[in-house]
Amino acid sequence: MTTTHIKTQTQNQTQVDDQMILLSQYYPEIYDQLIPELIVEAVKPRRRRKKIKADACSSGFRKRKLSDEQVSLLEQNFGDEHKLESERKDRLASELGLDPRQVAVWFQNRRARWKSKKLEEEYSKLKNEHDSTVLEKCRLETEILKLKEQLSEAEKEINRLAERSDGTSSMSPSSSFSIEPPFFDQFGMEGLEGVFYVPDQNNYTHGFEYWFNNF
DNA sequence: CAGTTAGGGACATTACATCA
DNA sequence: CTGATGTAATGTCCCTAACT
Repeated sequence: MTTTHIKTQTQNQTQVDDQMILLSQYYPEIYDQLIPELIVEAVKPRRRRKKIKADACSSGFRKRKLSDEQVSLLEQNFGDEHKLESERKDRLASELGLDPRQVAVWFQNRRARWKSKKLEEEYSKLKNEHDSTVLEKCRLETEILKLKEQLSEAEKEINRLAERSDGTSSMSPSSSFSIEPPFFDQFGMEGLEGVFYVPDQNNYTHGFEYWFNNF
C-alpha cells in the first residue's frame, strides 16, 4: 500500500468521521440506528470534532448552559456524594429535565473541577509550610552564627583568665576551671541558661563542656 | 478459566458562551 | 472584534463485573 493510498484512506476516514460526528450531533436518533453498521475498526488517531454553527444551536438543537436551578440542584447532590449511581442519575435527570448523559457529564466535569481545586489548595498549603520552614532554617542558621561568635569570645576570655592566674593552678577547662553564674550575663548569653545543662551550682561546667566539645 | 462486553470513571481535549 | 476564561460535551483509555 502506498503512502498516497494511506493518505486517501485517512482523508476518507476523516470525512466519514466528520459526517458521523455531524450526524450524531444533529440527528442522534438516526445516528444511533446507523452506528452498529457503520462502525469500522481502525487505528484511531484523536479525531477533531466538527464545529457547530451558531445558527444550528439557536435552532434548538442543543441546549448549552444549564439553568441556575439545575446547577444548584446538581451542586446540592454533588455535595452529598461525588459519585453518581445510575439510579440517582436517572432520578436527577428526570427531576431536572435533562438527559441522564448530561447529568453524568456534569458530575464528571464537576469532579475534575473539585480535584483541581483541591490540588491547588494542597499546593498552596505545602508552599506556605515550605516557605515558613525555609524562614525558620535561616533564623536558626543566623542563631548558630551568633552563638559561635559568642563561643569564640568566651574561649578568648577563658584563655585570658587562664593566663592571668598563670602557673598557680593547673588549667584544664574540664577539671578545675569553674564559671560563676555571672558568666552568662557577661557575654550576652542571658536567656541561654536553658541551653546549657546546669544540674546545680557546684557543677556549672558540664553543660558548657558538652557545648564546648560538640561545637 | 479465558475471552468478551457493557458500564462507568479519569483525563485530555474541543467547542461554545460570556465577558472585559 | 478579540482574547481569556468557564464549562458542556466528546474521545480515549482503563478497570471491573457480569456473562458466555
